[in-house]
Amino acid sequence: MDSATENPLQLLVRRLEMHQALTAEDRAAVLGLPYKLRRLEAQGYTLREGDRPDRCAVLLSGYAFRHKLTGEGARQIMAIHIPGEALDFQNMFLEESDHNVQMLTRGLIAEIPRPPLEELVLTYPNVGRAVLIFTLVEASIFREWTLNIGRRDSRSRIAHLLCEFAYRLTAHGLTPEGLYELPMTQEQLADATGLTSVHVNRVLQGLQRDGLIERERRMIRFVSWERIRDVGDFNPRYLHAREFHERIALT
Amino acid sequence: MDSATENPLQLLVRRLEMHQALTAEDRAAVLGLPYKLRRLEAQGYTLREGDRPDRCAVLLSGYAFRHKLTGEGARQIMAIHIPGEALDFQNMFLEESDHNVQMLTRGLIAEIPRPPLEELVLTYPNVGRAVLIFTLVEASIFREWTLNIGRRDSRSRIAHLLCEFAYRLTAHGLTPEGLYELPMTQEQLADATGLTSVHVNRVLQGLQRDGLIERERRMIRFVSWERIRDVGDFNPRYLHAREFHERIALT
DNA sequence: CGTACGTTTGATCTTTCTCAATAATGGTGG
DNA sequence: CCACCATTATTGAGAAAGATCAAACGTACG
Repeated sequence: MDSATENPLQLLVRRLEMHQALTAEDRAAVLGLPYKLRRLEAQGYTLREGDRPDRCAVLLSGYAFRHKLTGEGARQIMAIHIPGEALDFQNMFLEESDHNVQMLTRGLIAEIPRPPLEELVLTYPNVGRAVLIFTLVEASIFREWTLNIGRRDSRSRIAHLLCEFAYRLTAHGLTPEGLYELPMTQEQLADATGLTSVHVNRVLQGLQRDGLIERERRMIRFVSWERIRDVGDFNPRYLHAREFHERIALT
Repeated sequence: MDSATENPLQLLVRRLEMHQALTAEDRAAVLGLPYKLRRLEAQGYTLREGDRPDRCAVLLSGYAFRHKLTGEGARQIMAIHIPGEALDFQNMFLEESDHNVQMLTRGLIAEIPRPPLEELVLTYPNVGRAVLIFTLVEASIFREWTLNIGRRDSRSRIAHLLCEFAYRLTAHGLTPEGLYELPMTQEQLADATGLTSVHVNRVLQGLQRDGLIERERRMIRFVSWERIRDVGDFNPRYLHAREFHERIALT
């Protein structure tokens, strides 16, 4: 199995199998889906508010984010996506998208047309269950973000976001423990936490000054996982990745 | 069909049919689910964070809300539920609940045990699709709340919540247009908007002083739907109830 | 090697919070 | 039915977190 010819949807299969066992037949059905590869620059959209979602993008490389805008034009980022994640399950069964999905960095996506994917989800119970669980976990993350933005102060808020991102990257083997690149500007970080970029800058400096993190460009190093976790009030329960809680030494 | 003996799960069937057509067979399968009625007082829990969700409550009467707590004990309310809604689809396929669901007022619920419901969702594609859509719409509401709390000022935030609640009640025929009872204390309103109850009080008075709403106890009357909608930057797209946009004259 | 974008800094301002007290309300037991 | 108590709503004064505005500084990369 030459990796150059490996079906990129393997990445999706692996992701789905994290929450739900699939049979060989299920796997084959997923891998049999038609798809089209597309390379996107930073800021490229995979879906815009108001569009009819007629395809589902799977993020193969690079990072993406979800956001929506107020009538005044203020932006709120509501999720960050890492490679392997399906970007459009959230919209796939709805008539029109209620938010935007955009690339944070340049990257590669596989676009699966909606009809065969919908068909697959409804006819293969294990796949359907996996997709349902995947969307429920995403919803759980939305809830945690609401809590984060509504009820934590700026320092905890940012520490929490740093922890979540580190945890997810590490859990999926995308980065060594405690050191990673945060692929966002401070302005995007502000839009994800309900703050301004000026304040984000000051909070980051504060975390560094207090010896919780080290920064070099966008690389972040956690000096002590326990301490940053406590500052961020981060409890990974809401990620529903129980098996990881042991697999990685973060906790 | 004596209404005293009508199956209370009819309410669930009607709700599911709003987004997905069901056959007579689908309907019969839902109505055939076992359930147990339970009367709950205000503040009664249907589900607690950390519990294994082994049943799904359908709200037959009264109001409920979802919330979670920070490590410091601050509470964030992330959803309000009105009669007819299923309260636990969000957790039903996960191993443990990541948040609490509690009654806002006293009310009646029907509890459906998890195994037959799970079985139903996975074997009847139309029902599965309906449940999936229902959870996706809930997720969309979570996103709008994140935007509301992260990027709108206190006045818009509260006006938005008032609009959403009014819209949903009206769309489901639970209240006449522009007049309804908001079944929450100002403290709960504060926990839903990321504010303090003192500030909520002042904002409500401001909305009243400016002739946008009238209040009497917890009854709210919109003086002008257009004006309150504009203040709250409320666009019902995220509720994905397109057929209502015309059915009710709110817009 | 210059330009656009992102980061950092300082000063000032505003929104919202905090703390504390008072007033209204509704529900309950007698 | 009434008095009492707990909860909720309201008000005021002062404090604080975070926003705003404006400018300077870095740095990637075309």
